Amino acid sequence: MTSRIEQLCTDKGVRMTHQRRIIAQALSKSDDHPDVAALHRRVLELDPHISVATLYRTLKLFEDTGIIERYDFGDGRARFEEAPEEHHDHLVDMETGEVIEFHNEVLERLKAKAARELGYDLTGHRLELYGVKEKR
Amino acid sequence: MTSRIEQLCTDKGVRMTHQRRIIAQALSKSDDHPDVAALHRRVLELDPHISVATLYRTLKLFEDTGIIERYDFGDGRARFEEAPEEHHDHLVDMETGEVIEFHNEVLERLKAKAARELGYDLTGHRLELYGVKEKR
DNA sequence: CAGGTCTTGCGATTGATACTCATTCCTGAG
DNA sequence: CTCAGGAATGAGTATCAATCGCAAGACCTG
Repeated sequence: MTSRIEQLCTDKGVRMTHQRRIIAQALSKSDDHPDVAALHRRVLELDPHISVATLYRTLKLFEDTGIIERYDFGDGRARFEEAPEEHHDHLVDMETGEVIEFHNEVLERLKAKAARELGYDLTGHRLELYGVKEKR
Repeated sequence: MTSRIEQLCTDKGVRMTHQRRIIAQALSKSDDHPDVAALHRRVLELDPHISVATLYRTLKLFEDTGIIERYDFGDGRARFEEAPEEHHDHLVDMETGEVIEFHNEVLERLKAKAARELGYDLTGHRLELYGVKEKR
């Protein structure tokens, strides 16, 4: 099957190669937020000959093309996920490291408003919440 | 004069040494968000014999003690500032790199609320806006 | 001022990411 | 279908921030 990312690539005129296809598949079937190392492991399962260099290059390419999104949860390594249709923020479970996605329309509008009030046009934004499961 | 950070150190029982005093002073007189390199330069002006290793160690110490705060604006190096009395967020000017602080009470409350709705107690959070000066 | 502990400096090391370059792979013109 | 030339790849190396190990030094406490 052709993954959604592969589809996006051809749509955007990105030349499709074997390794890009593999990387696209690995990304498409990931529903978490893998870092480069984890992703490389998954890629190697599909084709054990793909180098990290290519992975890094392809991730940057995909990111520049808007096909995937890069996050940084403060631990020094980048995390990736397929670009979502709708923007969402992340809540990181401080105990398990699990990342939960959420979307809050009010919050979104407020971000843009805050920037406007300072005389800026918002070009990007990043919100992460860090928390622990409410115990009760 | 004794800097505010020095005061905090003694208050919190952090042993004060010469180099820590110097670093505290450099931080106290900075009203921007220097990275380690910039801070080291400022430290060296006060005492040209303080090593980066000590700077890194001291920054971690100060951070763990809640004396300063560490930020990460996505460019791969940490930025520091004296722990503010009141929490604020940052807006980064994408053209100049300038960092503007702002505080928005509604936004703060909304963050906590969003976490609660997901069943979490908020332990930390980070919001950065990236923007360009509104042209008109 | 002796002993033990904390701190420092320095150089080496790590971890993440980017770059280099020789080789191999696509693609589009003929 | 074939081939030339630009693009992509793999492997190794470079870079940059941050950390570590260890020996020497500083600092308390009795």
